[in-house]
Amino acid sequence: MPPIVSESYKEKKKNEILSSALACFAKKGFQAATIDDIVELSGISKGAIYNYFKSKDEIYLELMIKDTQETYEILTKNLSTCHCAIEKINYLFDVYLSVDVSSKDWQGKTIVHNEFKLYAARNKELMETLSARRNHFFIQLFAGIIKEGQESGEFNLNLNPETMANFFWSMIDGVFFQTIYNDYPYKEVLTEMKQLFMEKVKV
Amino acid sequence: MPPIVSESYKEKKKNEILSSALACFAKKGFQAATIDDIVELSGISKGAIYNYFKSKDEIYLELMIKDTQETYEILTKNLSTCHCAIEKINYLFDVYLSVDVSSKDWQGKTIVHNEFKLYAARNKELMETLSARRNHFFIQLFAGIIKEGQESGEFNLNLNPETMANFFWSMIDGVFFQTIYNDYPYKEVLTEMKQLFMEKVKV
Amino acid sequence: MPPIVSESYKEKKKNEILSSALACFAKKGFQAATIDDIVELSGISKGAIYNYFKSKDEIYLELMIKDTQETYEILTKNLSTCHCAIEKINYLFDVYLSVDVSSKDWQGKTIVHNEFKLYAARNKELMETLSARRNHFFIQLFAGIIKEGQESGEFNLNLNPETMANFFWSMIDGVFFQTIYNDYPYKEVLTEMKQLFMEKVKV
Amino acid sequence: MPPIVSESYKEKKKNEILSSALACFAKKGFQAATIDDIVELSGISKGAIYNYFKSKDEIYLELMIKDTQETYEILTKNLSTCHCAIEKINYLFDVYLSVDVSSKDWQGKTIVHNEFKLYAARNKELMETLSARRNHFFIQLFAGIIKEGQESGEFNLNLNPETMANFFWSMIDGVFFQTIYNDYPYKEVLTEMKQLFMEKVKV
DNA sequence: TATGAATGAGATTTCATTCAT
DNA sequence: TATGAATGAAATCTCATTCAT
Repeated sequence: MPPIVSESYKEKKKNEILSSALACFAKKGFQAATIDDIVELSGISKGAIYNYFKSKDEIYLELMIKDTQETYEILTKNLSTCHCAIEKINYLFDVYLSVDVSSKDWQGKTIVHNEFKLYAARNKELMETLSARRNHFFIQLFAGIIKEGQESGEFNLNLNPETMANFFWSMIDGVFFQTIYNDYPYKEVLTEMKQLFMEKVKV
Repeated sequence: MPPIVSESYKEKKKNEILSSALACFAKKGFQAATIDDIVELSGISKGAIYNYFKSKDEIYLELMIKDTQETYEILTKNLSTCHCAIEKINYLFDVYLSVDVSSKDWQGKTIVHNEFKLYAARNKELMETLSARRNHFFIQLFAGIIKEGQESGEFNLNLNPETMANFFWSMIDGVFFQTIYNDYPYKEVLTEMKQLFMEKVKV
Repeated sequence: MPPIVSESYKEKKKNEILSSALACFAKKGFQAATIDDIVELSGISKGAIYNYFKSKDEIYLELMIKDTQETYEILTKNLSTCHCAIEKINYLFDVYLSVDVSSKDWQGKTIVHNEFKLYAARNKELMETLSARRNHFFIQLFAGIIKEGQESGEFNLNLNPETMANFFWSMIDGVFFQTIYNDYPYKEVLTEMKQLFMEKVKV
Repeated sequence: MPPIVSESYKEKKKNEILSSALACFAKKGFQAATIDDIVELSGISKGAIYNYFKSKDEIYLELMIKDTQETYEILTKNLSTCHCAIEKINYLFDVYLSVDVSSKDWQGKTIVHNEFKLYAARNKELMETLSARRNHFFIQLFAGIIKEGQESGEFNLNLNPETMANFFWSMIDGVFFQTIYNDYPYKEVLTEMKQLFMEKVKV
């Protein structure tokens, strides 16, 4: 028997669930948000949700994977239009500098993402997946830029590309985590970091 | 009539509960760990736990406050033996460089602490408490060192002490958060940061 | 898509829960009876009960409202077949005279109802609901009969209908409350009351 | 070993506990009030309370017995100063007519008393005790007055003294129970009852 | 596929009572 | 006697997941 509904229909439905789930998780937190919350927000029945996802955990996981993917795609797409390594690093900092960290939406999302990482930290398998993805997508992406800069003569040859990549993402993650605090001078700190980092990498 | 048990007895009991709770939270996470877990680990009855703490949330909060306090006391005590601002910054980096991030104990604790911050982030009142404490204890501590260095002529006068303090703790938090990932080159990154930061602050 | 189950199915289920709850409350008292008791007696799961009622209090309240309604409907229906006010008063006394106060069922019900009233007496909102219902249903019903009798020339015009209504229901409630005592001469007392009351109201 | 404290000391202590307990029960209800509430209000330790009373139930029971006793003593004492049966009945109605039913204190007490009766209604032994006390104290007291009036020629000889006694207390209990309702015209109803009753008993 | 009623394990919290001091 | 810390059974309510329709 052929499928009754098309693949694209299913994909659309899944995305509806995911986006509602993200909103719920952002609002209440992953553990506090309930399937019923998602049902209410999405207007999709509980049974249907379980047709698309095996469990609440799975919704969570897929959400994160999707988000990583999207972020990665946006970054690589935009990076490809840069003409040199310096410009690329510049662009990356500017992406994060231009975020509106005060929006409820963004704050909720940041919290969920970090919540998920901590949640995953207690699950060996999940953590391996996340570590691999982090390395594959983000570390390599940044390390590649460093290497590119070294080859083009823009950057100091003494730099270890992987270490610098970890340096960069640690700073970014550190800064965004702090945005949960009231009055965190987000822009000042990140600007300082940018300046420092640029000086460091340039020959 | 004298009290049935001494204050120190009660203090001891409270600490027993807190340390068991920390172990449970570290193992399973705050939201996932149950009062029954704490009962089992501590050997203290459920009722007794509720005699000492009004709720699970309160246990959590007290735990964090205590930890902040202890960390702060250790840091200030040791910093007071340093002879100049540079030595102080050096000391702070070295404290974090010497942590054994691979120990189960330490990992658990890091996760719990971060979990708690995210949990608190959804609670206005709690967040205000946390923000105030962070500022009072950690930001001021570090900003004070910067100012000291500026007065002694060790540090660049252009630095904004508060921004640099936020810079420092953002890096530290960022680095420690990444330790949840497998193969995170913790020492390399932190060493690089130290070097960079020291260059930046010195005249 | 049609609803999964019909409204009448849900109504039936709710009634099943309510009647089991009434039996449990009658047996042990509202505060002493537990949700688990209701689960056991009804064979309906705890979760299902909470799908139909938000709380134990709500079950209680609905039970009372339903009972008032039913009593009211029976009374009004039968009263409508009476040909004069005297006959109506007669009928009301006879309704209560014909009750089998010795039946376990009836005793349990009486106790629960009174328990509930006392419970409600400590809750402003609940009490207002109950007071309003008492006035709307029972006081007005009886006062209406008095007025009818006054208009038809059967009853003394000096009577205050509302006071007489309160008089009547105070007696009825007083008598039924006493049935909890062993050897309470229920029929004798009520018969005496009826005679006295009839003499009083007639011209 | 002789007792360390005198009987009168113990009696005083017991009364302290009982009066605090009554206040607590009146405020929250017997089932809702906790031993800790009594501890707090009385300033007497939990252990001490259990030295004087075997259980919360026992406190309750003793309270009711004491109250009945006191009421009975006041009534008999005052009745003994009346010169005839009519005056006695008059006095009894007036006692209840002069109650300030709007006082929080009195309302609480009424609720507790009725709560207790309903609670006792589920306990065969307790109910037998209560029934016997009711009959011994209150029914006989009132029936005695009726008999006295019949002998003195004041009252109708057709009256059954016990039935009239039950009639009287049913009305009184009925009226007081209704005082839980907002806007219950307590005085009007009771005045009407008094008038009716007096007419009925007189020759 | 979609629905949502049903399930029941499990979570937090309360509180009468005991008992070592 | 007096104290109040300790106990732990038991209560209410939640919610991820299942499954008949």
